[in-house]
Amino acid sequence: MVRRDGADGAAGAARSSVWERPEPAARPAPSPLSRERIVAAAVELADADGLEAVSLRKVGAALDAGPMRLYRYLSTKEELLDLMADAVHGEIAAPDPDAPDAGAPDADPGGTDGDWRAVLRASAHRTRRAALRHPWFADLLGGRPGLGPNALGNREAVLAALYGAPGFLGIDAVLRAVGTVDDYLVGALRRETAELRAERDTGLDKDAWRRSEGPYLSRVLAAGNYPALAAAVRYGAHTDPATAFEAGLDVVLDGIAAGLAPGG
Amino acid sequence: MVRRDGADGAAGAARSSVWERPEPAARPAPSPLSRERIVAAAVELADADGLEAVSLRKVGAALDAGPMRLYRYLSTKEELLDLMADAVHGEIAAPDPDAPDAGAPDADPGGTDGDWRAVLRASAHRTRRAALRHPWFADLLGGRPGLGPNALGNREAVLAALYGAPGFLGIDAVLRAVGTVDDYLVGALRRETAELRAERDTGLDKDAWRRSEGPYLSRVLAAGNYPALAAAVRYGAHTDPATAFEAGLDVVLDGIAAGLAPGG
DNA sequence: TATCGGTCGATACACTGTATCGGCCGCGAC
DNA sequence: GTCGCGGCCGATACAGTGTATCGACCGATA
Repeated sequence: MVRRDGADGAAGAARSSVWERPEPAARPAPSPLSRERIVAAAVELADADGLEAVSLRKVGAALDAGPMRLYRYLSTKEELLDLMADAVHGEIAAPDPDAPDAGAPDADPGGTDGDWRAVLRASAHRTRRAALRHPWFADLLGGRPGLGPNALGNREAVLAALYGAPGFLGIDAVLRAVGTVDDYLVGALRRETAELRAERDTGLDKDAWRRSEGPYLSRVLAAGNYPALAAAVRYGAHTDPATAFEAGLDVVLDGIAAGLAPGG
Repeated sequence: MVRRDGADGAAGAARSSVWERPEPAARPAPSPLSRERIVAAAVELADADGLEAVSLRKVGAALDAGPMRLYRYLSTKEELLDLMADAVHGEIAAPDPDAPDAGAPDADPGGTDGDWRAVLRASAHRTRRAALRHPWFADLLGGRPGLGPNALGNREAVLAALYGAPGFLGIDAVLRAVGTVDDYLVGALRRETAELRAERDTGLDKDAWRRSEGPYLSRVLAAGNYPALAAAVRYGAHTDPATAFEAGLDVVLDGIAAGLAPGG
């Protein structure tokens, strides 16, 4: 067991995390490798063929390197996944090119009543767009605590924006609001990208999916054991994912508003 | 794992004498295997050592069978995971022994609103308790669409209960409410069990975790780059997971109520 | 009794993450 | 220039994974 902690190795049990272990200095010539390049290659692989296609061998091969070479920059595959997740958090932080500008969280003009709503909504939408760009991201989201600099930075930006928003009486209210939105976000994105992937895997379009999984569902519902479910499928409005997401988000935001405005 | 003496190796002079002819296998029972037993073994394994400890070999070994034997009952490992998830959904459906009756309407004596709130709240709590019993469950929850009989049954029960509740004007309102609660549930449980696992893995108790991951966080916060975050950690009330879950759930339920109240 | 269909599980294969270690290469000292 | 050395690299190895293949067996049937 060779630990490459470097200088900051404290007492034996305290393993330092990727986030503060410095990237090893770039070797002069034969080293076109860096954490950033590794993560980029891994992200590309995951985007193309899913998270399960990310193996140290394949990532290494994409960089003309053997799998062992990566262990200079990571000490475990889990760290690679953490870095990938934080890379996406970095995209979330950056102003989003392919979307209407809903307002940056750090730019808080500090005026109208609905500010906190706009902040939370914009953050949620940016996260959703990133999750749709990288369908594997949602699977990583709740899996382990996100402690990378970009994740922390996003959290910081939202918190800072909400501290100043009118109507919020204290830290605890802010934390509760952010936490609830976050939990909703994780669940909703996970479900949405899971459905998206199921469609993409079984066939290519939604019709193919309906032909593959649909018959089973139809048979089950036709059997009559789930009348309420059958009614939901038959008579429910099948809203598209974007508006469904928005609707759920509105529910959560309404709930926050109800909690902090006793008088209405 | 049962070694039959004569069978392996010498193929030629096999049936010479009764004495060394292997006991005719005399399998203890015609079929000591069943999907239910397989799933039970897998669940036990996952409860003990986590989801990643569930391998077809280990599950088979727990049942005195080789890995290939299981393929009579499953056609893929993913199916096993689906079955495991649905088994937990079965626990959720059953009335819960080790918990106070959370379905009692005394939580919300208001009257008109009370019914659906109690239904959703009870369902959420049963799910949470199951997720805490099986810390791997939340990782499976949003991962792929839950189409097993128990999952469908639970959905059916909730839908049926809500259709009759006062205040809900139509199917779409019910679906939106259930969907939002579900998404929150998935995210909240995933986060909670992830934290729980992180604590359990790094050490045994929460103090050990704080000593292992805490220093990193402390150092990062002390650097001053995240003042809002630091303030949250320092001055925020660190509520226990159960009441935090309840608080988030209340936010969502309040949002639902706000959405369907005609008075706005 | 001979045949047959279904089942079992040993073996094999491609692949995973990671430990080990011998050799190579460039750098510093003389 | 020459030597020694320390660190990096990656070949090799290992234990483990999910699953395909297939020979051999079992019980039932003609």
